[in-house]
Order: sequence, then C-alpha cells, then structure tokens
Amino acid sequence: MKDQPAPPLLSNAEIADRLTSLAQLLSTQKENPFKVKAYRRAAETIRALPDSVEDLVRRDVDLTEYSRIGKGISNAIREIVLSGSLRKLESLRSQVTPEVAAINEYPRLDPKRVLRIYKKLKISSIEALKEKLETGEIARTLGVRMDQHVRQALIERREMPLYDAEDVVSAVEEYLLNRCGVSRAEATGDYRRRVEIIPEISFLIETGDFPAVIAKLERYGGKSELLDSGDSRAIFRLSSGTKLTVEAARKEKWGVALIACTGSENHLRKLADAGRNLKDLAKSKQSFPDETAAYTKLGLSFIEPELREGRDEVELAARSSLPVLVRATDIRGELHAHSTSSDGSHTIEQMAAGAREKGYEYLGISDHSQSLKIARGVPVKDLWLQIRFIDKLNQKISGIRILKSAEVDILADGSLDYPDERLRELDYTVCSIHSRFALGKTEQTERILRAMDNRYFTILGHPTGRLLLKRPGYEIDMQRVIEHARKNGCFFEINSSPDRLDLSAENARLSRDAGVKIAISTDAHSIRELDYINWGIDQARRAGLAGGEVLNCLAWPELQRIIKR
DNA sequence: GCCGTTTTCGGCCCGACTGTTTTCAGTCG
Repeated sequence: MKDQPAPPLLSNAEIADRLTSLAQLLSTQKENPFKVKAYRRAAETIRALPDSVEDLVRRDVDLTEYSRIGKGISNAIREIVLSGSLRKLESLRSQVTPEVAAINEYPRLDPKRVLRIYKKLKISSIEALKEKLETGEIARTLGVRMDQHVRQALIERREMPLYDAEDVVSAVEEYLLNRCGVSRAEATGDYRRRVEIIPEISFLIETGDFPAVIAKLERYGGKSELLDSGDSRAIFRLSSGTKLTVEAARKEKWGVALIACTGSENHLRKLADAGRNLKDLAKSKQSFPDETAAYTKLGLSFIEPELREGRDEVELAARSSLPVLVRATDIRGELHAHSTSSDGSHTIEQMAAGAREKGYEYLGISDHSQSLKIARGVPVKDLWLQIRFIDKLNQKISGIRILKSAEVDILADGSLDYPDERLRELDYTVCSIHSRFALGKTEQTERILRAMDNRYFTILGHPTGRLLLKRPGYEIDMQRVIEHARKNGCFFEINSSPDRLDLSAENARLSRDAGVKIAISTDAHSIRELDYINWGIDQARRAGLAGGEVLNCLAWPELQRIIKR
C-alpha cells in the first residue's frame, strides 16, 4: 500500500505572504511598479485557492495555469515550497535596515509611510507603533488615513465586503460538494442575509460522514485550523484568516436548521420572545424540509433572509403583512450609467444595447460634469452636443429610451457644476460630491442642502461617499438631508457599486420611512457593470423596500411625473 | 512580472487639486 503524502507544511496564505513581502521590499527599492503589482496579484490568487499550493508543487502541477501566475512567479513559489525560503527575499531583507526588515514581517504595511511615522513620533519598532496606534496618537498627529492604514495592516482584518465573500463562498461551496462528498451545501449567516460586510462564512450541509468532511476541510487552502468541533458543527480558521463554520443537518430538519443558521441573533431572539421556539421544532417528529414549512408551524409567513435582523419582521410575519420586497424583475431601467463621453468604456449606443439586452425600458446616461477632470468630465459645450445627439439617437433606435442626464458635481459651496440653462434641458440629474470630503459635518450638510435647493437637482448620488472597509465617507446629518429632500422633492440613490452600497440599508430605510423614494443605480462604467444592480437590490431588500418605493421600478411616464419639480 | 478577440512587445488608467507629512505624495472616479 502506498504511503499517504505527508501533510503540507506551508499553507497557501504563508506562501502568499512571502510574495507580498517581496513585493513590499521591491517597492521600497523603486523597482518597476508593475512588477511589484504582479507579485501582489499573484499572492491574491494563491490566497484564494482551495487546493494546497504545496501539494500542487510536489505533484509537479503547472502553476502558470492559474491566472496572474507566470513563469517567474511559478519558479519563486516552487523555491518557497521546496527550499523553505526565497533567496531573492532573503537577500533584499539583508540589504535593508533592521527597521525596514522588521516592518517587512507585516506584508501589508507600507514601509515608507511607517518610516514617516517613526520619524514624526520618534519611535523605531513595530511594538511602539502598535502602542501609538492604541493611544490614538497616530490618528491625532498623522491623520485618520494613516491610522487606518496601520490598523488594517497590523491587526489582521478578517471581514470582507459581500462582493469578496461571494468568491470565498463559491470556492468553499465547490470544495464541499466536489471534494468533501457533501450532497447539499448552502451558505447561511450574514452572507445569506446579504449584509454588506461579512465577518465570517458559514454553511449548512447534508452529509453521511461529518468527520470525513472535517478532515477534508482541514486541508482547505493547504492548511486550515480546526478551532472547535462537535457532532454536527465544526469551526475553522482558513489560512486566509476567514472563520468558517460548517453545520450539518438532516434532510427532514433542513428548514429549521436553515432558519437557525441564517437569522441574526436579534431575529432568533425575537422568535424566542414570541414563544416560537425553533428547538421544539428540531426535537419534534414532524418533518420540516424547507423554511416555509417551519415558519408556518411557528404561525408566521415566510420571512425573506434579508429581513431577518430582528426589527419588526416577526410581528409583521405574524400578521401576514410583510412587504413584498423589490426583485430584479421589477427593475425597469437604469438611471446612473456612464459612457465614453466621460470615463465609461462603452459608447452611449453600446450601453443602450446592453440595457435593452437586460430588458430595460430606459437608460439614463449620467456622465461626469466638467469639474471632474480625472474622469474626463464633459465640458458644458459638449453637454449641449450630447443632448442633441441623444435626441437624434432616440429617433433612430428602438426598444429602449435613452434619458438625458448628467452626474453633476456638487461644488464646495453647494452650487451645481453646470449652469441652470443647460441643466434644464436634461431629463433629470444625479448630483454627487467628488471633492472636499474633509469638510466638517455642518458645512458638508449645508453644502448638500444648498445643492438641493436648485430646482434641477433630482437624485443625490452615492450620498455618503463611503467605500466599504476603505474609506468611511464624509460626515453629514442624514436626518436633515432626508428632511430637505422630502421637502424639495429630491431623491436618493442606492449606488450598487459593490464597494460603495451607498445609501446603506439603514439610511435607505430612514429615507423610505420619510416617504422619499430611492433609485437603485449601478454607476456602471461598462455594459458588464449594469449587472451590479443585484448588489443594490440586496441592500434595498434589507431596507425593506417594495418595488413601488423604488424610482426605477416605475415606467418612464410615471417616473417623469414624479421627478418633475 | 504578467498578458494577449489589437498576441511575443509594449501596455499595465490618469491629471488636477489639496494641504500637511510642507514643496511632493495622497486623493478623487
């Protein structure tokens, strides 16, 4: 009998860290920035692989088959696996100062920035850096951006945007089904509720051999740490740092287990408080193959996963008065898309064809306004030409109407970036902030309120400017802005770009409660990005929005009537 | 160093504004 191969010594993440460290040192050496980027990207590829890279190397698999790994990096990986180290990395480390070498132990830290902190705060070690981070001195003396950089690089960040979680979930799902012999696997928890930031991944599975599944999962990504395990539940730390919980359920109790694994703590507590005990269902002899059967037994109508946050959904379900949440098929058009006129990658005609392909009735072309130079903002005289061009195009094409719009910059003083006589020729506007994020809360709020006073202001684009896990967004008094929008007949956007999702579900709910309708827009810069709509729909559903509360679920004549001021 | 429906070289956004780290790097889409 053949011997079992020895367990891999290196996890994929450990190999990826070596490549990232190399990239980091190369960047301090003023090496070709594209080469630096190549190492970083290859590291990302490896970090996301379910298969053990060490195994692949030992089995002589051609690593260049994987995207972003070519001959050079493939050889570097082989060297790391077979010799345990990377000569190029070691030699670079020996050439730099001990301080930089110490910084290099943290691949995500930018040495240049750290050295600046060292100089400013008169410190020289990671230890001291951590301490200054804790006391808040870095934020005070070097700004919040710097604080954020060090924080994310030093303290291992395990949460990720929903968009990234999608990749992890599908990789784990495939691994469970194809490598672990699981007959059924469904992602649960925050991911299933479509929460925009995912701290950990969880799955419900059906299997005849749970211990075998555990054993296989311990090899995920080369090596995964088993944190805890029981008869039907196991918790892992994947080598990438993500926590993974796997729970097994029998077919006849699947519905009950799915509710228990999906609901937020608050949702489950609300169920229990209302005397609707899931545990009784789990123990009973009755079969609950799906969630509807289980909810029915609890005296509730089916509650969509996105609503299971413990707000009012249990009460509403008991009265059968849950909202009918907006669905992809309710969307009748797109109101925020770019074209080659500014920084988009497809022409107006191509975008229109893409939107028609999606079954849309209309497409609003909202290119950037003149001030936003980096995005090739449309000069005022070219806007006039674009308006005429779209008029002609609408006569020529069929099956879709192109709406004349613009993503108009809200300037620092709250004025709009085009003169009124040009704005009045547009069907509507999306008005956004793209500069001066650092204004104080009052000033920033006043800026937006003043912009809303312009009668050609229609929709506030990406209202808080946040980028998930990257940038907090500017500070505004949301209640005042919502109230002003209601008074002036303005609207908000849920920007579906997966690193924005702005408005948040919470703010979208506030807006809805105030009676202010919301556009679910993609901010698409290409035909493909029109599909971002699904991320925005997820958030709208979390906000409890029904189709009737979404601007672009309306037919154009109705929409036109509503947005007219 | 990677990559190719412009395929073995020459690309891989980019350009003005902001403001403190202070005269250049970070930032905005």
